[in-house]
Amino acid sequence: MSQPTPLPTDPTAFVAQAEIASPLGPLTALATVHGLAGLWFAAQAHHPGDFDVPVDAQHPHIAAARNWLVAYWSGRAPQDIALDPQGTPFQQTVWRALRQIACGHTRTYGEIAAQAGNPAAARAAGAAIGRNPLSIIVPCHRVIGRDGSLTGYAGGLERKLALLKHEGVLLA
Amino acid sequence: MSQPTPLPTDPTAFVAQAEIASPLGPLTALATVHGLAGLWFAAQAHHPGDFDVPVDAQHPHIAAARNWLVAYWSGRAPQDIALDPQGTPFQQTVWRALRQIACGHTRTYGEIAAQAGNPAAARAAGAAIGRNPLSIIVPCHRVIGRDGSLTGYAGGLERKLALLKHEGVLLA
DNA sequence: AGGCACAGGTCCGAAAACGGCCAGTCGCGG
DNA sequence: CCGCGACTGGCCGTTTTCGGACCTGTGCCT
Repeated sequence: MSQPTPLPTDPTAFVAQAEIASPLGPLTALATVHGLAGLWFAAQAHHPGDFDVPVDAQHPHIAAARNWLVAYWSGRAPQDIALDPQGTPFQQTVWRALRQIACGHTRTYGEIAAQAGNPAAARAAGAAIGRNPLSIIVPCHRVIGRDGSLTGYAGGLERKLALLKHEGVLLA
Repeated sequence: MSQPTPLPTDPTAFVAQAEIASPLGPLTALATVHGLAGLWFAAQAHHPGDFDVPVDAQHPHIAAARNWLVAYWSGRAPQDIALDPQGTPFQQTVWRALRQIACGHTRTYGEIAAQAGNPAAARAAGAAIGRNPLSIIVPCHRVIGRDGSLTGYAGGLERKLALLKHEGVLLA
């Protein structure tokens, strides 16, 4: 982050936002110059609120997100897109682990914690997963409790259930 | 302030005093040849005590102060009058900043300090505000803490509250 | 001269509180 | 003898809260 000469604009600053419709309700998308930084359901938990960022539905990163979602909802495999979520090192590690869960599969919070380097940090992993800024694309909905319970979802448990159902996961 | 030839009488000397009634209790007014120099509540903090100065309720500067107060209490906008408060350069700067706070508005001690030239001197500003010799007319009661607390008033917090209420300020 | 007390505000480190967890117990009713 | 639910206690990163340290001009005290 420390440059020899300070850049005129913060590379982590948000540059564009837009609303994207979805079968589970409208989503708010947010982008930096590096990629997609946020994708929240309206009024979901930990929603950062409104941003003072220009609305630009045609921005490349936001258009890429829209295409990703179209493919996802139609059942096709979406192409990888550039992501740039902002968070602590631990959170980044957890979110990276989430992306390795294949569609149709699930993991437990403990497994994610172990993959993040600390098997005992299941609870901390749960907190980090709850702050995931990239709903659906970073599949935090594929993480469930050790006993198979859904346990929680920032966008509401009914959305978590709908997403897993759409991915063909059968629950006990 | 420095004259080529010293005047026979000190231009900063007090020339008249009088008592003025008010809804919040009697006020003691004090004047120099240049303007109103003091306006204290009876027995307020930092009250300089009794003066060996002739009582003259008809003195122009004191009469002007009485008119100013009548207008203020009746809710009308008082006309500017000649003021001549005695203090250090820093205090003068602070008191000048106070006069720029419009009726019905408030500032924080830090803002006043910044306006006086040193944003770090909030505490010093508080001390200077506490020594304001011109109660009500120089509106030191419009300065509150950063968190919205009243924090203090030489004439008593209940008077500070009453003044702000009279000016239509609503507090959290 | 030097020290201290204020009508405040900011910064920083420590400590406590808070979760989208998990394993171990205990006490039930089959 | 199981299986289930409720409770307990430890675990961990993040967030919030809290208490000092420092800053600043001036009057008053030693």
